[in-house]
Amino acid sequence: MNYKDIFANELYHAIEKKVEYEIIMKRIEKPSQESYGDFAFPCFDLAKIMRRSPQQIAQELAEKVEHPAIERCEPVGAYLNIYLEKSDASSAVIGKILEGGKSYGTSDVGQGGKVPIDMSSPNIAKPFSMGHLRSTVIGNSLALILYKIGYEPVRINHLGDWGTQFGKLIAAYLKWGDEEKVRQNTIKELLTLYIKFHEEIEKDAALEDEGRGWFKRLEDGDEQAVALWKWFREESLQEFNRIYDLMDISFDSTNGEAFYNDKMDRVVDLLNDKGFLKESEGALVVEMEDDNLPPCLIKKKDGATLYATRDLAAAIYRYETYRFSQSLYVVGNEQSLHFKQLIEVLKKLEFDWADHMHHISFGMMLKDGKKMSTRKGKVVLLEEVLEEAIQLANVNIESKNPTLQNKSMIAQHVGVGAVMFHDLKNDRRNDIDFSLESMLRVEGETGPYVQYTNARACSILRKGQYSQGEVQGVDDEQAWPIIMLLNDFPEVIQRAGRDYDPSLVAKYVLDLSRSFNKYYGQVRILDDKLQKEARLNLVAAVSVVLTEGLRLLGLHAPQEM
RNA sequence: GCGCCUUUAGCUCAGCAGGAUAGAGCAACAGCCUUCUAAGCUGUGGGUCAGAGGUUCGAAUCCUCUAAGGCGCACCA
Repeated sequence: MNYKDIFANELYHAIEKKVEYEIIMKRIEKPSQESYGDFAFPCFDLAKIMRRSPQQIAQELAEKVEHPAIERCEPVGAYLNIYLEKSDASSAVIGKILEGGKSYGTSDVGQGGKVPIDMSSPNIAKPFSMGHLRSTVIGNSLALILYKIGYEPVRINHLGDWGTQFGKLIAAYLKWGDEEKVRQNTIKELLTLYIKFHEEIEKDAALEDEGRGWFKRLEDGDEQAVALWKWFREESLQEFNRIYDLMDISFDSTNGEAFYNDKMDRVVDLLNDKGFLKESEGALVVEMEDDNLPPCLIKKKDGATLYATRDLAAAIYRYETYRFSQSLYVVGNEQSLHFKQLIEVLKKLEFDWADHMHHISFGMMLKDGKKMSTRKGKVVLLEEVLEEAIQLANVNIESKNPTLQNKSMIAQHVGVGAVMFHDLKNDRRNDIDFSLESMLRVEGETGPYVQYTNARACSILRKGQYSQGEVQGVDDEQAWPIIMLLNDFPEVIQRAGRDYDPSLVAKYVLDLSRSFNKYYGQVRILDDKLQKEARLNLVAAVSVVLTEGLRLLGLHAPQEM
């Protein structure tokens, strides 16, 4: 039972159950100022029911609410403010954290439900751009958070390894490609070819059809086309894995779009049998006027499939394979129409599990306020950004802590952490205008700031020769805001999981860091012999929660930096 | 044209199951390392919460309209 529950329960009985418990829970808030206590309850609503002024009600309730965990209760205007018994609460909270360790905040709300997460999904033969970073780190963090609250996430890297673009690429390679060059620097060379192809289309529109033709051949199993495609795919994956290794992210499945190649006929047949397939301008579509959506393209006029066809097959495959409780798609918001169509088409087919599919959309990574385009060669390469961040972390270590062990590993954790955290700290729906400068920042609201805070805490624990023993509550008035934050952690994780919002965890670790750094600046932790043990308990608890919070975001928490 | 999203400090953003004086970070300025890691801390300045209506005891938060911007809308993904 947490403190909010205790307070709500007291109120519930004090007002003789005239208002539902859940409503009371909803009304209870964090006071706007510290001086107003730890929780507050506004009494305006009760005025009508109890036919007294809210001020009077607050007065009356103050007399009735009484609990060992509550030190005192104060009516202020229409609010009833409560102050917790600080030393009891602090030893309870810290005790819970130190006993639970990493498992503090773990819960079972997911009840083992499987959650396939469609994430990262870069296009092969193209550079891993900043745009794919978002899907990768958001998906990874969601997987970690969902696992923490009792789900079984399945990370699926739905590689963009199929589609007309490969027809274009094959056509371009056969026209202008140089095998030796491609072998040496696959992605860069293929990108050059891809860009050239699109430049040439401007002059010669027939190329468009030539590209489509090659994709059709690929889909039909043409030997030359398939061989080239395989080659491109393997080389690309190797390059991607270098980046995933840097971020320490792995997948449970790398079944890309091509994997569903032989599973699409079934969907097309199913749609056809149920009479949803209509011919329109030579293509096969599902009309969606009833849903207020434009038609969903299933087959092109040349018979080749489209994105929607493959995603339909993938959705069905995932349900049949995982029997998921939810199925997530961490994909940019520019595809929201596609996912609406996808879900509605599945519902037409009477797959009621389609209601459990969610498009976890996110804003775009912009460059100078505009969308980055691979075709026009305007991409920023993630690997270069990561390398630069690591380099900067190295420079910082050399100047701030030159005797550090494992420098290069820590530089990687901090540098990569800066980039990942930068992407996770804001609401995922916001667009991000790419700025190397802000991404590499290490001061203020950044990953390195949180990591640094934890490193400091660890350093104190080492110097104070902390070892876990009997838990003591901290009596410092200055420690109280930290205790309250520590107490919030489990609730934050649950909300982050429920709302698919890793930024809540990022904001939380920032708050906790700020709060701890403030304490660190005010209180000499190791100096007072009498209070040292109790304070070290607090520091240890902070470190446990920061480390776990960072882990849920996919970041490492070095003990020194 | 239709649909979805956004608009809060100079900049980047929190706050949005309505609640007490709207908060951080960056940037600027002023302080704090013979003392636990200064990747830190403290302080100062900075706001018609895009605009107009409405609902409410109470609106940055909910509803409507307007404006500005972004994204999407048939053979790309």
